[in-house]
Amino acid sequence: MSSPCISGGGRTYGFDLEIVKSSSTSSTRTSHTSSPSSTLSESSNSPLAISTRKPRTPRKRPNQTYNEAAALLSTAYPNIFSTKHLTKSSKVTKPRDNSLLLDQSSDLLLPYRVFDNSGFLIHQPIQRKPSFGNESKFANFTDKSSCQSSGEVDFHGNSMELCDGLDEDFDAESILDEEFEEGIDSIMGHLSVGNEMVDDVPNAISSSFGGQMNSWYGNSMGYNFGGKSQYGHGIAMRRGVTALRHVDEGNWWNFPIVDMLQISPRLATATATANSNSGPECNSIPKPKLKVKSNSRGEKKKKKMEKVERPAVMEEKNVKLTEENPIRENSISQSSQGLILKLNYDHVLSEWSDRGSPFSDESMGCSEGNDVSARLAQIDLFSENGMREASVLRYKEKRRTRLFSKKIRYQVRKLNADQRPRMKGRFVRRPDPSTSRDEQEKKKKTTTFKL
DNA sequence: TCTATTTGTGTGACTGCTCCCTCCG
DNA sequence: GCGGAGGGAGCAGTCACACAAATAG
Repeated sequence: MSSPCISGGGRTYGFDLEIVKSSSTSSTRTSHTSSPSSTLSESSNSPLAISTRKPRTPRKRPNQTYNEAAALLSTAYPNIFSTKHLTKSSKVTKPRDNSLLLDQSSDLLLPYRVFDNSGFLIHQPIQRKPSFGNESKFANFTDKSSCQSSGEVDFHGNSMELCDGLDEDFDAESILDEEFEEGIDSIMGHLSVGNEMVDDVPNAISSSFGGQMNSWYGNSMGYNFGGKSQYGHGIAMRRGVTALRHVDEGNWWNFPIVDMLQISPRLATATATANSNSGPECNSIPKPKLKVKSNSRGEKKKKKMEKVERPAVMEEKNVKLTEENPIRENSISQSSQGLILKLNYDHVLSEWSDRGSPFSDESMGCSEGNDVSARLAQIDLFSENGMREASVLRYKEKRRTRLFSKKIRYQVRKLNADQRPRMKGRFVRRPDPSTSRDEQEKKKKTTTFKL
């Protein structure tokens, strides 16, 4: 990529008009990016593309914002934010160019800042790189192990508060949807053992959770996945701070998910074989694309969350694949002996015929979901018919509980939207108290000036 | 000097509610 | 033409993520 830049003061600033040359050999960022930003250089195939992106403002150095604020506070309120009370730490890593730092703020660098007269500030040692950022979360998780789940969830009182965050972290339904997007069935699940499971911990959890949440909470705290982490709450570990992904409705715990890893040790090798036969058009189990925070190079791209209808499409796609390509299916099953979701559409329809419309809300009761769980528990999963029956059962249950209504993906955004002021249904700006004060002062000044 | 990592910045996605438009009987 | 149903537009604030600059080793 070659873009006209102005180099000055050790920095380079790009123009608004950015010329991007397409190069087949260079591994530029634009060649593999999936950024949602609306740069024309990404959408256009022409060798010369114009980027409409705004030029980036000069990036501040780490702690610069804090230092500037601290310096400002110490200047404005020397009694409160006196720098002489500050404890200097030798652990502070000074930047190479110390001249760029404010002299006053250099004393205010992290960590362990203590303000004598600032009771309203939180004294908190700031760790630039926590050793294991999920320890606290894991502590909460262990605390929540006493929470009820499955059909025993208490929706009143403190237990709800305790379990609430857990529900948000473990979005079983979303995991299910993602699995369907990827063509994965939780029964079949992308399973692996040993060190290979490090990357697949969340998925393994998705296989372990669901209908067996109670057993997980109660007994599996020491569960070792064979990887680096033995805690295993991979969804919560993906980010230190995540938005509250929440299932707005639907008894997601009723989804009959069977932990195949625990009940079927032979699946490990079968899964590896199935992965070797991976292909986009067959029913083999693809490697799950998890929503992983990308590194600086953007090698792990985010998996865009798609619409709610997508799982349904995937289901039908799976059914059609099995129905239209029996030869391929047989070849796969014979060659790999892997876990493949084989659905006979006619058989499913015949099984479903005595239940009426799958789209009716009449069958949405929890008792039926428990019934399915009970039936699943009775199925001999080691036999081929049992696997098939379990697959069919789960397919039916998933279809039965399919939500065609709007699905809240981020509960925190819903809460924010609910609390946001509106005017005729549209969001309006919150009244800024500082602005109102300024306006009041201006009004006062104008009135006094007039007088 | 080079590579890897950290971190600040920019931007699209998402959220609920109401109005307005289109379609159909 | 009228009325109901259905769906899209639009708003502000927040979050998640890609990107790039700065820093560490």
